[in-house]
Amino acid sequence: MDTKHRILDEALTLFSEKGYANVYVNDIAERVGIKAPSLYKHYKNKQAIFDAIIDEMNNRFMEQAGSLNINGMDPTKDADIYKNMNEESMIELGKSLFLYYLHDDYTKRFRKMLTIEQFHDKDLAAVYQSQYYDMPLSYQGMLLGLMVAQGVLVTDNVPIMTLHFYAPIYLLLTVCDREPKREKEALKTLEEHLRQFDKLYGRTIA
Amino acid sequence: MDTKHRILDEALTLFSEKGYANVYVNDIAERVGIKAPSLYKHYKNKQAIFDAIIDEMNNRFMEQAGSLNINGMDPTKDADIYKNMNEESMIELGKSLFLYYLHDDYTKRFRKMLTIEQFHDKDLAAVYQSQYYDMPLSYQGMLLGLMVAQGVLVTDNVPIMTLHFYAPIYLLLTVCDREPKREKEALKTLEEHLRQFDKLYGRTIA
DNA sequence: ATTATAGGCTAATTCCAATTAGCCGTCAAC
DNA sequence: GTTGACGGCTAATTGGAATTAGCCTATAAT
Repeated sequence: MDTKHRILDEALTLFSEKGYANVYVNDIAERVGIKAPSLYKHYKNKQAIFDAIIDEMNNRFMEQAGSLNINGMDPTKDADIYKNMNEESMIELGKSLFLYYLHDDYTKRFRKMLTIEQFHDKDLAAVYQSQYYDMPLSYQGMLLGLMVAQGVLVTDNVPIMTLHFYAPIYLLLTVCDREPKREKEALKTLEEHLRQFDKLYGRTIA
Repeated sequence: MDTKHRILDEALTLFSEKGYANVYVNDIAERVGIKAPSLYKHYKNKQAIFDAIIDEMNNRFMEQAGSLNINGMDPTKDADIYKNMNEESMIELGKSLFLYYLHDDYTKRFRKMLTIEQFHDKDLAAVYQSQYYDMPLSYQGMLLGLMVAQGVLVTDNVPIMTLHFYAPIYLLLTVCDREPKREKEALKTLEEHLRQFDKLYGRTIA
């Protein structure tokens, strides 16, 4: 990886642990293995490093959203994927979603950084809102909606069902971010949540 | 309010908006209406102001927990309160809980500050965990458990039911903290959540 | 071969925020 | 009515972090 990119990587790690203001350009440089003034050959100043991280993340999101849309909007693929959805595969969906968010290194660091910095300006708040509220609800809402269409789940209010699916996942995620030792406990809770969710919304009534 | 206390108050406001590191003792002093060096007549240094806020909050929590226990553990009072619990009063419970958390000035500022500073040290993480995960789940679990005992709600897993009750409330709260303009929307979602919760767990099966 | 550029370094410089020093008025207690 | 503590002020001082200046090497293009 070239220096320019390693700077972003190390900076993100530090920002996610201590927050922008508590990270010194010196710290970043040290991690990268260069001296602080050399950073300025790559970025105009400290703020520019932060901005570059946000930019990069936006790009990743774009790509991701793009690929999801292709999947999500193509009816032929969806039919195949969700036709024979059952309890177990729904639980797998929830778990893999959780574990991806939890362990994907980049995602995790970015989420923590955003958590710390979210009140600094409107833009960051908006990014957070989009990433951890609007997009998950709309994307998962689409998936769950498909399951409703398939008769796997039953409800007259998909958005709220989606909230019931996602909100516990989100809450458990924040718990693990704060204290990774609670991960095992959280996973157990997650599993129970998903089973209960399935009981509540599953076609058990039929 | 005496100066010593006004300092804490203004500091909390600022910390909750910008985070500890981005608030200058100067800012605090200005708000209080004194000069920065005068702050040091009341607190040893900036960190001591922060610590005093945490202390004060801990005290409040103690009191609160104490009073809640008296209510919560006294079987005579509970019976009266939850005997004729119905859908509407359960929804009122959820809404008032949400609105209290959302609008109580002290609570709100403290929550935002804790959100920003939670990764700074173990202690703060623990406070957050306790305040926004463990305690709400155990306290609300007790209330909802009583309702189950009364036959108002039905489940074989009270903790998960409680998670289903609380997690959406928590999520919506973080949304409003970030963008207060979404409060109206959040309130609507909250109401739907509670109605749906009641449908799912209410004695509709009987 | 020359030269320009990229990217590193050391040694300033600059700025700014936290804190200290030291002075002063007020007021309550003796 | 003197005194001491409380709480305020102005004017340093300190210390540290960001950034700039200016130099050097390697390498890639002309």
